[in-house]
Amino acid sequence: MLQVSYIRENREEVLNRLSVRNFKNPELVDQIIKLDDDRRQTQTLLDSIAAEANAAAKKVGELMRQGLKEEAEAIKAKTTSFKEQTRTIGDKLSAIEILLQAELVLLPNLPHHSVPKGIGADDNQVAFEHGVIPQLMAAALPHWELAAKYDIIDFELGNKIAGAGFPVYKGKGAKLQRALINFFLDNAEAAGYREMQPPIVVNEASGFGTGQLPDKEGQMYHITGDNLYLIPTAEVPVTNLYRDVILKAEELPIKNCAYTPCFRREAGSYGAHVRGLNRLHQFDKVEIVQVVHPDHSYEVLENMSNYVQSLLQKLELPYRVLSLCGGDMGFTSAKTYDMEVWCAAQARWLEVSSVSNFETYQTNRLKLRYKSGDGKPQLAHTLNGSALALPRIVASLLENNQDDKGIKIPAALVPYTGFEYIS
RNA sequence: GGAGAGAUGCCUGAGUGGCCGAAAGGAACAGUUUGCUAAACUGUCGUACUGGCAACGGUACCGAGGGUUCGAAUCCCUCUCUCUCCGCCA
Repeated sequence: MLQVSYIRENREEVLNRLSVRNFKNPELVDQIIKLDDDRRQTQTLLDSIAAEANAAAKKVGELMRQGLKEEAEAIKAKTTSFKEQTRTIGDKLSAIEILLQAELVLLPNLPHHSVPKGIGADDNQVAFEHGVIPQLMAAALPHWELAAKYDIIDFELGNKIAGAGFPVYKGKGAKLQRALINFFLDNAEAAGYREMQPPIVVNEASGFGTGQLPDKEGQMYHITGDNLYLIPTAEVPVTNLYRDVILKAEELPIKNCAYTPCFRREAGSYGAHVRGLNRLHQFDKVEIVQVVHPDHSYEVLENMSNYVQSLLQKLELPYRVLSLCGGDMGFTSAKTYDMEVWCAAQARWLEVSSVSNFETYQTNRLKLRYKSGDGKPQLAHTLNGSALALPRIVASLLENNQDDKGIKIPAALVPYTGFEYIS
């Protein structure tokens, strides 16, 4: 959520940067400023009436103590009108505040100056490419067929016990999952991230804090009996650890990582491109999250991007880095890099990580601030990224590394799997 | 699941209708002093909104929401959460 004060003071800039996103509703900006004017006026009025009422009440108290009953009663009689007024104006104020809030959450984050203007995925810029596109043998198979051939991932069995999008990993397939999780966690720890193991259900306040609620409610699994949500990403619990927190400046940066299963209903996304591991309702992911001083967040974004790339390099996967254009970025992001790996049998790039700087967009909702010396609390910046999400990594490992003997495990992973081949 | 207790500032904790934005202690920070990995003393020490160039004011917040009252941390109602005991159990 953007700060109203920023919008007021930088109206032109806000409009310019929203246009980078191809934002359809720029008149919202002026509506918000207008509403905030109303809010201020109403607030001032309410405050002055409350001040009068407080003074009168205090006077009554004094008079009572002095035993001047009649004079006290006289003032009491006068104060009754305050009550009515405070109620009316107070109601008006909260109505304005609700409206203002409702409009404010409709404004996406402002893209950073380096974000290219654009409408959709076609306008994203390829910032970097790495690795060699493998040439597969003629009999090469897509990963869902390889998974069946080597009996390592069973989609049918998952259908039976849960439903589509809940695969069962078997034997070396299961062990490969475990190996990847440990590989990612060990690397994150070596890069200075502190491992956290958060709950995989969250309450409503947490869903609001990171922006899943109220609007993206349909994307999360909801446990109605206890009003909890299954997390769509570890970003939600790990970032919410710092909701309503004022940190000391010297506590920054905070670098956390977490492995969790992630649950996504993916309502409405079905079709040819979601076969096999391409899109699941439940998947495993290691997430990295940082809370940083605003002066360093873009430097940190590059670090995080490089870190994610280092993982892909160790896994010897060909990948590219996209600098997302304004129109393709997530609502809450100021700048995002997507990492895509090449899936040789499907012959397509698959997104395996998304690294974003949210600047103050999340922290304004979370009320996550830092304080240096005797200064006022300031909103911190948050960033996060997948490092990494497993299914598509597995998909590309299977497809890219297949040969006539089986699936070759990259050397960096062998200490974790304990085997070199799936055959 | 049954029974009970509780929720106050960074922490502990006092406060049962006006003198309470809130005692006291601790922690933290700044300073003074004693010549030293420490003590003593002094001071500072919540957040948000809002008015003002500023100095300096106003308002709100004692888990959340409502109510009673001229006036609520304090009384009433609802909700949420936490803790203890019993039951069940990994």
